[in-house]
Amino acid sequence: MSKQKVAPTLELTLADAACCTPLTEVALGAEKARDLAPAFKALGDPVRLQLLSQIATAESGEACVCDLTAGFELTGPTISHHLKVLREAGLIDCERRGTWVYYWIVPARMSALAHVLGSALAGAR
Amino acid sequence: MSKQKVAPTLELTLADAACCTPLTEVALGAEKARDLAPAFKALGDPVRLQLLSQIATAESGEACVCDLTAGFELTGPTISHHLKVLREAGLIDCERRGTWVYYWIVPARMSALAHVLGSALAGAR
DNA sequence: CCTCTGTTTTGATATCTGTCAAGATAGAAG
DNA sequence: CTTCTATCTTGACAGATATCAAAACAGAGG
Repeated sequence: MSKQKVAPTLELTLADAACCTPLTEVALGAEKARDLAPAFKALGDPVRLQLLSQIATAESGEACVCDLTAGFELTGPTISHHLKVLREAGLIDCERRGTWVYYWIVPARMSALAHVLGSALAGAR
Repeated sequence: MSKQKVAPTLELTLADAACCTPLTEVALGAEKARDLAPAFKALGDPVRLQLLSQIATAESGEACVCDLTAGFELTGPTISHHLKVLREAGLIDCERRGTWVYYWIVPARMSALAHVLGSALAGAR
């Protein structure tokens, strides 16, 4: 029917790719899509979006689980589950320090997502 | 087909919010999270990520379903389903012109998502 | 040792999701 | 009108997901 111009997957790297990057006018390859989709999926829940935002906007750059749990009317295990999903998506990481566990953003992963949106936005006009 | 008109009282102004925007050091509210999470969720599938990317990078700014279907080993109904999910998430819109149906990106919606990632990235420093 | 608190894991359940086959719909072209 | 092609909708089903209660785990402080 119509031509399907296949696009070679482009190797784009670096953490700052989100902002002011030259546009790649090439569609996402299957492999990259399989890598990034789970991360977007992890953001596809209102609770997790807020959790991520609260972690990102914490003054020290990291947030304790007890602080995060306080903002929701959900049980501890449920919050813990959502944090695990975000962590397995590579969006956050954590460390136990004494009694408390602290979470922080993984900027490289975030910027990879931002870059995809930026490219789509750039391509859209 | 096109159901959404104008975004009601959204503060962020237009399509450039993704790039070099002053950071909002405030965590996402529940209402905004409930609005945006479904859009991220729609991106949380490899097939839909590629569909969106192919639409965005189409040279005319829009893509015909027949072109999109050709790139996957999936049935027509399945592709149609994914396009519907993207459309209901506000990320794309479509129009029938004669025999074919064309899809294009909704930049305002895309930039709203990009803005969230950008803020989180800025907050994480 | 024990207990207390903060966090995660396990188990159960109701709901949601991706996929395809089959049927429906909308134009185009006889 | 009738047929053909492109696209969407419906129905069905295996697999995934969000949530909570209960149990387990990890340190802190007796």
